[in-house]
Amino acid sequence: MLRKVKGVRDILPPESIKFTYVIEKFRKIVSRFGYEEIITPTLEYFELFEKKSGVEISKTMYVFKDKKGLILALRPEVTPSIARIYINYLKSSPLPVRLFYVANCFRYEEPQRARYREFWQAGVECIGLKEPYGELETLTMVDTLMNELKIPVSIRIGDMAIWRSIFDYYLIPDEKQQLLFTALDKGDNETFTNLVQEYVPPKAINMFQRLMQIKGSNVSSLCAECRRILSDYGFSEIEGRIDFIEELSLSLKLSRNSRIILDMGFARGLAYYTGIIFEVYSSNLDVAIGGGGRYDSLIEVFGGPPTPAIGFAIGVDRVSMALNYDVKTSPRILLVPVKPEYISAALNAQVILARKGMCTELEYKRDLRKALKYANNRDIPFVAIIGSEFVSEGKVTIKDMMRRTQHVISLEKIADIVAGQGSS
RNA sequence: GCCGGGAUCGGCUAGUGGUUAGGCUGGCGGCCUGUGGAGCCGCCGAGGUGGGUUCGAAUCCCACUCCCGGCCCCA
Repeated sequence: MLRKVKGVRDILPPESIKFTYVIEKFRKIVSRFGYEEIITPTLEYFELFEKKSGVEISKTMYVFKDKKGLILALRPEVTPSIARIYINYLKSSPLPVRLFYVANCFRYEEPQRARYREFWQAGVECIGLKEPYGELETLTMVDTLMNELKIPVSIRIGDMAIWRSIFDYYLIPDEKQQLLFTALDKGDNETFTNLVQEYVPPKAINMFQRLMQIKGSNVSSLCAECRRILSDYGFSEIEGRIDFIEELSLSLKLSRNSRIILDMGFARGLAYYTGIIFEVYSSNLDVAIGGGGRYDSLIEVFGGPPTPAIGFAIGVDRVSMALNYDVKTSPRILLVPVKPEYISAALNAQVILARKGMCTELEYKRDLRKALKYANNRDIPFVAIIGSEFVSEGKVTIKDMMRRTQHVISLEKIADIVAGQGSS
């Protein structure tokens, strides 16, 4: 038995059909918002991801030396590659630069439900669009895409900026802040408190506890609660940030299938986020099917000009798992020459139909009886029988396998019969 | 990295130390000349890998590999 590497998958039909369906919908939607596709390398230098992707990701990277001894990594995500590309080639492009990608990514973790070592991300990066326009655009695209895919979602929104500005106020160093975010994200209150008490008075810890419990869908009342907490502890200058979040959620015109969950106790593993962060959840999968956020300092940290940026990605694997319907494909027609001497005639018919955009399959070997059985078995909805009448008059017998009816018609009219008879 | 449960024809499975490893489904061919879902017949096709115990292993033991699920984290 030829074995497969752990955590990677062979994706066969019909799974692969759903997979590419999700990708095609993604391409279509983000293109409509002005995004253009970019292709980035699977391999990058390890150091590209090392610094700003965060400890969790760098622990789980595929890292190795090439024959020259260079330390390389298989990409665990693509945002750093795009930041690199922006700095190298696109610095003087008019802003914003809107890019999207569909890429396989790799993380060395223990495989489990909806989590693989090789997985596909479809994402966008919007470089050069400031708050709140990038947020509005990005969240609108997420909503539009999920609505198009008919997946009801809740979008969990958090904000790194509030926490960062409070932590900065208390002069907590960057590395410690990162640890705090990790603890916050895990809901590990003990670690969080232990880490933070070295820098802040007990009173502030109390405020943190209250703040991180703010969670729910009634954004306005939650924001009011946040403002109350902040002013109680003398952080009134940060209330403007709460106003921003409230305005953002009010300006978003999401479809009926999407809802917002505000969660102040939410952080993300990626170390480069600076502002709004979000994760997308579907009720039929208990893991995030997408996520993103604002990263206004990444490009500068990488040596580029200070440039605001925001992006998101969906997990193609997970989104196609969340699709609870079968993807329709174009109805196929099996072309059956009744005798071997009609094969070339059938081939002609196939070319004519292909030029009309129809999907056909040519039967070379089976006799008519076998071919009909085969069509049944494969759920091919139509069979076109090609015999003498095709050669003499250009007519075929088209059989509707479901209705068990058949008509002798000219090839030109097949489209009328087949139209609207999609199969799954 | 840790913790559970698994692995027999392509798919589903039977088999608890001696079987030509059985069945169902499938694929291919036939009964059957240009008309399908039935039936009958034939053929194809298997114990993850490597060790060990034994006269003898799918079966017992060990290790590894991979799968499924959980912790953790995320897409």
